[in-house]
This record gives sequence, C-alpha cells and structure tokens, in this order.
Amino acid sequence: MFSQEGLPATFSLGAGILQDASGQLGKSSYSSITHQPPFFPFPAGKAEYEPPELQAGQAKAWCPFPGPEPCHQPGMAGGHQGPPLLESGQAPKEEPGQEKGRSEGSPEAKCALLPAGPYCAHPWNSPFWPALAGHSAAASRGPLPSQTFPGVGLCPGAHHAIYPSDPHQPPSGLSSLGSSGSSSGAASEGGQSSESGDEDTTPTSEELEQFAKDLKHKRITLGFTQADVGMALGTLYGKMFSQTTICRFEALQLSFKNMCKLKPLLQRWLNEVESSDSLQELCNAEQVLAQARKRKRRTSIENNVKGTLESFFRKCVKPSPQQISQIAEDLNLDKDVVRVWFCNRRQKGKRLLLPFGDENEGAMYDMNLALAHPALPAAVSSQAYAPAPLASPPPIYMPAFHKGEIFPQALQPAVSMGNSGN
DNA sequence: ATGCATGAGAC
DNA sequence: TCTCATGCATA
Repeated sequence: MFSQEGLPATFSLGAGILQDASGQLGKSSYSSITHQPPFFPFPAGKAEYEPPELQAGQAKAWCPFPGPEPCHQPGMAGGHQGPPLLESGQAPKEEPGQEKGRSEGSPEAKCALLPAGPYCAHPWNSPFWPALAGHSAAASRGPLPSQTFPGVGLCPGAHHAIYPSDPHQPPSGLSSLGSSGSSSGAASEGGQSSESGDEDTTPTSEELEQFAKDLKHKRITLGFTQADVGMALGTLYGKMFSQTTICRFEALQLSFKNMCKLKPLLQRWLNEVESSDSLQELCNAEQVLAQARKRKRRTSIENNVKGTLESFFRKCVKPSPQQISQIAEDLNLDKDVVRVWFCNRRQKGKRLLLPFGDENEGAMYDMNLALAHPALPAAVSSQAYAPAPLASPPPIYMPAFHKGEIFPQALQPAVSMGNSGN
C-alpha cells in the first residue's frame, strides 16, 4: 500500500522544494518509477485485465467522414476522437437547486492542518460499484471489432442524411434530457421498446451502472468506438461528445448528475443503433467545424513534481492564491498550472471518493474534507456522488495516486500549508 | 484511459 | 476564483 507516515505536519515552502524537486530527490530518485503501488487498488477497472477492446477510433471502416472531416487524426491513438465539438461544454445547468451547496469556507481555513495520516484507501468503486470489478467482463464478450459488423453498412458516404432527430428532442437536446431516454438502465436489452424513452425519473445508481455496462457491451459488439458514439450523439442531438466523455460515462467517472444527463442520450443512441439498419447515418459528422482555438500546450508534470503537488494537496486541497504562487515558484511551475492542477485534483478527488447515489450528492466529499480537516465546516455540496452504502470505514480524504506517482518521502514538502494560512 | 486545459456559470 | 462539464492530447 502506501505509507504516509513521513508526512510532515507542515510544509514549508520557502524551504526550497524546488531544489529538491529538481535535484536530489528529483528525477534521479523517482523518474524511474513509472508505476506505483496503487493507492487504491484499482481505479476504474484498471487493474483488471481489460480486453484490448478497440483503441478508440480504429474499429470501423465504415465511417469515413467525407468532406472536411478526416476520419481520424493521424498519429492519434484515439483515432477520430476529436472532431472539434460544436459547442463545447455548455451543459445546460439544469437543476439549479442541486448546484453548489458546498461551503467553501476560506481557503485558508481549509488548509488548516490536515492530519496526514488516515487516508482511507478504499477504492471508490469497489464498495459502491461492486459490479465494476467485473465490468470488463462485458467487454470481453466483444468481438474486438476492427472491421465491419453485421448490418452496419460501410457508410458509403452517400448517406449523409442527417439522422432524423427526435421530434421530442430539441435540437440541442441536452436541456431536456431528463425527460427522454432510457427505460431505466439495462432496459435497453432487447428492447428499444420505448425508443424515445420514458425515463422521467432519475435513474438509480444501479441503473446507471447497469446501463453503462450495457452500453459498453453493445457498443463493442456493434463495433462502435467511443468516439463514434460521441459523434453519433452529435448527429442525433446536435451535441457531440468526445471519446473522453463516452469513456468516462462507461467507466462511471462522471458525476451522478452528469451521468443522469447523458444517459437518456446514450439510451436513445443504443436504441437507434440496435434497431436501425442504416447505421451509417449515425456516423454522419456534419458538424465538424474546426474550433481553431489555440489551446495551451499540455503541460507535462514530472512524477516527482506530481508527488510533491500531491503532498501539498493532502495538506491542503484548496490552497490560497498565495500558496499557489508559492508552490508554483518552488516547483518552478506556472502558477496557472498549479492552480489548474489543484482544480483538477479536487475534481478527481470527488470522483474517486464519492460514490454515486441519488441524493446527498457531494455531501460525503465535504464531510470527508471535514473529517480530514477538523477545522473545516462540513458542507454539503451537490454535484457528484452520493453516498452509497458506506461499507467500509468512512472515507477520509483519499488522495489518488496515479501510475507513476509516488509520494516522495524524501520530498516532504515543508510548506506551511494552511496553518500559517494566509 | 487519463492528465492537463478551457469556459460557463455560480459565488 | 471556484466548480463542473467537457475536450484535446498523450501515455
């Protein structure tokens, strides 16, 4: 497992982590480590053998997006995963009531001393998503489609008829998601009986889980890649999704709310795919507009630096701007990189820590924070997962370590996170 | 599959 | 400035 004993009670930024990071404890010590003892056994089906499936985007040969849209991105494993999305991320913020219950308290306050010890290392998905463990099993059934598949035309390209969108669905669909879609999870089995869904109610976590598995299985069986699905949603609903999102959906790595939102769409896609004999229409990529947005080049943070960040994070999940600056300085990173890292880390933390559930979403996370930081107010946030039956010890804060990340014992940050607050 | 980034909306 | 949803890029 992972021992955290060494955690210093306080960090001292000024102490020059940087030197450490780049020097002694730096790469020399950690760079060779590409994997690490999983902090939690198996994050999202990683540990288990997962059939090679299809490297997203390489499955079909039937979907050559003609026109401006290349079917794949050269050199990318994900294949054509990323035709620029039309509208990126305007998930309509429905359910206003659910949003933001989180009481943040002052960042400084949050940073008050976090007992470095007790990290509940229970995998977020095992107690709550028992089925996940074997979830790759479904995939194994998949024929590893790499070519064509029954019924699926080879997308002559001639058909680029826009797939008729559901009359019930507004063009951009999403906002009305809640009201259409699946007939409760696995229900898609044989039947697209109620093609356009019924599902007015919030699916249960079990249903979501089942549906996700079902979706994955069928997708694979039919020879679709995650990217295809995302694309098809664009055709069907005018809102495209990336391979990433589909992937996360299948892996239950989205917030509960988000899962609920996407499920109806995917449900309908499933229904269409299962019943349609002109699947090629689904691969229509009419919307390809390049969003020539200059995206900042992705920063690659070295493992040892990550380890340091992780240790900071354990001390303080929400460092103040000053602290961020300090950390950035010491780690020789851009301040924004550090800030974003913390944001992402928090987001990830929620994902990992909180199981799905219907209500109380997010409560656990804050509760955990509170447990970890006695000084913090336990607030109920909204988003994210609700506490499923808390089988094991209530999760305290659970830092997620990833492959390649290790906690640099030698690199004990000496930043006075929080306490010295400010 | 996942890490880092972006952007909208909320605070 | 944060959260959240989402995606590009990459391991």
